[in-house]
Amino acid sequence: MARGRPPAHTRDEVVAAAIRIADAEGLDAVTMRRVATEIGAGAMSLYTYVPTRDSLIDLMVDRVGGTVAWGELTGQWRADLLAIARGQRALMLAHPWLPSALPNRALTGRNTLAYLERGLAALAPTGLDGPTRMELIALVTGFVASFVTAELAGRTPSEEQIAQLGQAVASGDFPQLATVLAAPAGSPEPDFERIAGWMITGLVTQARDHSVSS
Amino acid sequence: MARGRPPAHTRDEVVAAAIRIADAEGLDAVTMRRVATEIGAGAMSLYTYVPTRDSLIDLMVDRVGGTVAWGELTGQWRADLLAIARGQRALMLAHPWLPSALPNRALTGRNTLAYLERGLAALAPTGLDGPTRMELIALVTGFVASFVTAELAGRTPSEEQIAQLGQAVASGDFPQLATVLAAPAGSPEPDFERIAGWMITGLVTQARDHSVSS
DNA sequence: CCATTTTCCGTACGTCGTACCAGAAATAAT
DNA sequence: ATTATTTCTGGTACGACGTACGGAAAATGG
Repeated sequence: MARGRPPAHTRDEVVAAAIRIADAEGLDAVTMRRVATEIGAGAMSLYTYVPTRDSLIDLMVDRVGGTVAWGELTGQWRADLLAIARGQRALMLAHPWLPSALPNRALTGRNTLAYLERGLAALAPTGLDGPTRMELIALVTGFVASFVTAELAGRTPSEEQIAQLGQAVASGDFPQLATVLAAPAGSPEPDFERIAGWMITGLVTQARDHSVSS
Repeated sequence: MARGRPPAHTRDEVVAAAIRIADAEGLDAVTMRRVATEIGAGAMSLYTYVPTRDSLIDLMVDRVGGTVAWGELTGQWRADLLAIARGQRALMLAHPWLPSALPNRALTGRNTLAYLERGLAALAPTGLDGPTRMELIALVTGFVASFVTAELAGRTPSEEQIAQLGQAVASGDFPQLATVLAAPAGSPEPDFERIAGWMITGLVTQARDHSVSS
């Protein structure tokens, strides 16, 4: 049946290796040569399974998107949307390269589409129209990506940054900023649940108030 | 007074040239060699004015941030925040590389800090605490970046994407998505003013409801 | 005129994505 | 069994990239 030399690997094996590398060393470490070495192949052999590096990253995004075990929708949009946001955050914390990989990417993978489908279904009870629901999903996704990025980056404010901020504050040109930065060290961290809750309730409430339908 | 060979260019000239290139050809076209050619210098001469390519991009971001002519704050947070969002959107539409340059960047430039300062001041009348106001500003900025990215990308949905989407829809596994995508061609585009308005009002309203102070 | 300081920039190294293509390994046809 | 056909393998190579290095060039202070 299958003519020609049989493949020594699979596309999935390649994508899995790439994800393993990205998780451990960041997205920049995902080079064709590095991934090839990881699975014990020559660099050029990868092109049998994947057309370009960029499409490999697309596949990585879609693959990790399939690892989230979504439960059933409850029919209560607030809870359902919050659960989606929570799942996304967990995913991004597990794969820190994900937020930086998301922008400028074609969202055509099955898992990604399934994610959109789920978001649309969760928002169905709001009675909002399709495009608006789409926009709200994008908004929530964008928020989670921003939050997680800040969460991950915030752990290591570089010395250079601190120095520059200190200088700026000392100049007296930024009084508001000075007050905020002067907050006590043990200040309360921004809480994901709290802010995600505001965001979702606020957005949907406003959207419904201004919408024509019920 | 000034010993040594005098510089043939200035840092500002370098940054301006880089912005010109990015505006016309995208951020990827901003290479050290290309920028050097643009100002009529050798590639390595740039390192007199800028330590690395990455810092050059930092400077680009801060420079375009200084080109927005902000008016006076009115003291009405809703209008002020919306004006800020509007200004950011105009900036990003004028410099399409900006949304993609923003993530993972140190926000230490004077103009960037001035932007934060302005946002904090605009939110002062809400009575919200510093960290919460910071978070809201980040949220609004993230929203605008997402929106503009979608706005710019949406103009050119590639054939490949359309084909894949069509196939996915035809599979019948994504009924919600199918409905949304089947919307008439002349469907109403997501309106920035409308959604930004929801976002701001919704967020702040929620944040105040759940806050301890007034 | 010369020492000193600063900028200029050609050359070069290591890295990247990936085009090309000869060899290897399988099946199908004879 | 031999040969033809198809497919995957991976070495070599090309044209980018950022940037380290270091000599040449151009200014000033003595």
